[in-house]
Amino acid sequence: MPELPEVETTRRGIEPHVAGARILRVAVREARLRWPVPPEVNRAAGQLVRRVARRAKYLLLELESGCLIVHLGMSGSLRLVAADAPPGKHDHVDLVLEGGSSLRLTDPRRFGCLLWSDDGHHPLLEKLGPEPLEADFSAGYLHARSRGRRVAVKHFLMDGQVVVGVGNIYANEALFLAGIAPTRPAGRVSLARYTALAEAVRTVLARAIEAGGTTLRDFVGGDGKPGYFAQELRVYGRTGQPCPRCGTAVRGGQLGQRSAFWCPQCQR
DNA sequence: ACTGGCTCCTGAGGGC
DNA sequence: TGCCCTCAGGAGCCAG
Repeated sequence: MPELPEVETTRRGIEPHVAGARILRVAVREARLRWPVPPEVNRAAGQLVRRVARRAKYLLLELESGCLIVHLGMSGSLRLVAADAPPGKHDHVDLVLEGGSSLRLTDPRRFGCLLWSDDGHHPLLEKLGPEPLEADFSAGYLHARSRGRRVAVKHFLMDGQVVVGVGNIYANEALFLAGIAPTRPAGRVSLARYTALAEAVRTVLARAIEAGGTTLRDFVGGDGKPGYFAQELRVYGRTGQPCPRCGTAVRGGQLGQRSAFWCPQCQR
């Protein structure tokens, strides 16, 4: 599933081909995504793509006037295809480009979205927290934001208003690296330990981006297959297997609505 | 202001 | 071989 590294990998993959290209038309075959694809996306027709930006897990195709907002949800992908390539069952939208190619949005589970903004602003983007790889994401920030919060630190870390782009896999991995139990209340984590956590988040995400994401390398074959970074996962999906640090069996369980994995020995 | 739970959807994987 | 069941997961939204 696309997490921030996968989205960034997608952005880097498409930008060279899309930036500077002209969108001839927008072909919507299935408008029923997370939110219905609004008719305003047709305003993209005839426009040049200035650049492909990213905010959180949203990809922003900035046009001469207005902006297409794409979220890949759980199972989405955005790929360049030949414009005459026959669309598959889950190929919901094509941005048909001048020159014979299309940027094709595929999303079997339809948790993703394609939206329009006239001015680059959108309610979905307004309340987002800092980018984890930017300077305003720091231990001090996490510490300050978490005071008085009783939610589990894992849930806190996955809250897009706190910090964007940390999905379930990377939250589990970062907490392991930082030695913090996922169940610990966010407000009961010290500044020193948030220092370790902020560093761990950066490390995990940067590594995953280098590896091309956890899932993207195999994305062509279908959804959800592990990619290169999956080989580096230390606790995620490893219930019962030995902790790579101390050998204790990794525990797995539900925390909130999400699966959690941690070493009961190393993480407190 | 917080918190926890629900929801969308479909492919994968397990059990039989 | 095939059917049925359960599960996973991003993140907005809502109720308490």
